[in-house]
Amino acid sequence: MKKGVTIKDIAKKLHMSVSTVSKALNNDPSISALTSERVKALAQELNYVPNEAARHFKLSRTFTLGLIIPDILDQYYAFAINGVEAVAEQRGYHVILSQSHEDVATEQKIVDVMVRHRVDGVIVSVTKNTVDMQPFRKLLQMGIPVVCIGREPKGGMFDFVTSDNHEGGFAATDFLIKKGHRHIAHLMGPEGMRTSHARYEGYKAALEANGIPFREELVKAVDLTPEGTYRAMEELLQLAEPPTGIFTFKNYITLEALHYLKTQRPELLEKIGFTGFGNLPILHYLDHKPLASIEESSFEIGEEAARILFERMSEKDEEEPTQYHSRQLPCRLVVHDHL
Amino acid sequence: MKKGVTIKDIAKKLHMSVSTVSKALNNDPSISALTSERVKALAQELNYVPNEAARHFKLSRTFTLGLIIPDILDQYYAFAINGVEAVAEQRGYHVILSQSHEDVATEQKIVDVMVRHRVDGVIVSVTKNTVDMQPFRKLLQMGIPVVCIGREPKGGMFDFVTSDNHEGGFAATDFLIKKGHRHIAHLMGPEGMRTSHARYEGYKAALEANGIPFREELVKAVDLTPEGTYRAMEELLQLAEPPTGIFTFKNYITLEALHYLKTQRPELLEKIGFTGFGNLPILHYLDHKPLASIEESSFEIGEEAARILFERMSEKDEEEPTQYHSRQLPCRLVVHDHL
DNA sequence: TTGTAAGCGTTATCAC
DNA sequence: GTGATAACGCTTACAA
Repeated sequence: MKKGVTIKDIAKKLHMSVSTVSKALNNDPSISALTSERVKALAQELNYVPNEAARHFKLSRTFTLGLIIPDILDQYYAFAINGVEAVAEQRGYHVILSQSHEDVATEQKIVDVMVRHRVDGVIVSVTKNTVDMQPFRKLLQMGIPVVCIGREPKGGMFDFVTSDNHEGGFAATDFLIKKGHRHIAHLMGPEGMRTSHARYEGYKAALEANGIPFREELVKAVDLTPEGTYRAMEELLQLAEPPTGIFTFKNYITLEALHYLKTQRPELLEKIGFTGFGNLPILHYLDHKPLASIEESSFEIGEEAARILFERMSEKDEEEPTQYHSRQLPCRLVVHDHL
Repeated sequence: MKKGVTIKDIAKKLHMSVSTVSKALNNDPSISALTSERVKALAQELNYVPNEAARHFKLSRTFTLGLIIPDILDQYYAFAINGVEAVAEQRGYHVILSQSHEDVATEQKIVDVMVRHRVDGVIVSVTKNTVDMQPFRKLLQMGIPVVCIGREPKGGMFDFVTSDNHEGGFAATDFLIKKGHRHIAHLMGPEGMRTSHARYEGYKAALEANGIPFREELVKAVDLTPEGTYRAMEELLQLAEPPTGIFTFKNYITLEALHYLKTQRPELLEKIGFTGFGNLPILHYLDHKPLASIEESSFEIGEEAARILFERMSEKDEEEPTQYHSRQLPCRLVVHDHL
């Protein structure tokens, strides 16, 4: 890196002290308008660009948020990232993004890196296998606030923003029922995830509210791999009374379930109605789409998480907070056009 | 930010000087094994984490790459990001990512931010409207190397990594011809982009190689909006001799063209064969897919760009380089299964 | 092999 | 309203 212009250079040229220059640049009210003008003019002329690394160091603040998500290829997260960035940018922060790729060890390494870089706060969607929240507790203890999004951390004790999964599960199931389905399966998320259970409970509640008996064999937990979904579909279709409607945990499960039908049981493709979480743009291009999707506002989740994080960062450094926010943003049921 | 443990703390406890501690931590050979051990042990015990902000400041290097892309929601870029990160991580660098959202003003602001943060190098895929490369030239002048990916910068003079667009255009067109198509249209990219022209030239070359006359009216430039694609399709299908095969500039254009047929001219859906650039995972889930896709290895493009960038960063700071790399990574034609 | 000391660019605290 | 000076945490000649 070539050494750029510093406030020292400006001070020298203007025969002022560096502190005056610094203050002028930071609009300190104790500086006269004239001086301020001259400094800024010269700064402009010399292409002065403040060295953030030096500021961060001096201020013990990096104006940086760490964002940890499982996978950027999942558009759910891509939207969330944008939400976080929107708020961050607005407040003069920037975001460093890392992907855990659903790997717990990687996740921990990322946390380390973020500590080294002294991020001012962290937003994380933990991996589907994350059980031990210790690394994140440590952040809290270091005074670095943490907000979780999407996936609920084990053991609570973290600020947390997600969709209203129960309500969404209810709406998705209820929609199928209102469409006349009576045998409704649920391809639920991994057993280990609280989100899975929330959606599952919504599903059960909708059945109950509509007087439809719950059948255990119609619920299959999948592991978020295509093979897992195929297996679950196979089992469902072998039942004596197979489902005519399926509510899925997530976009990609719907896609894979449809793909399974297309390749293995094309005759059923028109017969089984789907609803599911997630309303990604790609659904628009499918021939066989779900009847309806539960739109999770992941952008807004990102925004809200960032807002909470900023709130935490501005609180004065008491020890760990005693109370944690848990926000559930409403979902929206979107009915898809079918040609 | 709570103040963490510093090497000063370690030095005090061990009755050593900070420089000794620093050297021990950095495996300086001049430090005795014993001392080194003791330092590291205590560092571990105290949970010492080096303050990168301080190091960056001191070293005038941030070990940070700036990555500027139009849109993270486009999986093409998502893969490229992963490629860049893979190489960066391997070398102990991290990446700060920003999206221009195809907006030139935003792009310039991002460049400013990157300068403020003193990134050590920049990888950028310019917006589709970027004409003035001046902001990036300025980076070069400041000694911050720049590598472009995907979209070729106007006026050359930058290191540049992309797919072999000509070859890909040729292969996609040739494939349709070999399938028996004689009337092959090309939904080309924006006129302003060199990439568009390279693919277009490949298309023309394939026609010529196969003795098929080129028909100007079969080529439509689209602006990468859905509406643009619809319009182009409309025009193509109104021709006296409409195309039976269409080669598209990009995934999303294929998707939108198919969507157009689905909604407007479903009877043609099975009649028109598509090939196009991009082989995103989502294609897998489509019923009507292109016959074949030109797989661009965007992950590898990211990797290669990062490698070139590191090479540049390690060159000693002569003024701007006199010669620029221009790498075209081979594409792969992938034939899709059709049920 | 270890210690001393200077300095990276900026801001903050005081004194003037 | 302005300036001198110390300090942030770390690395690195150079001295011992």
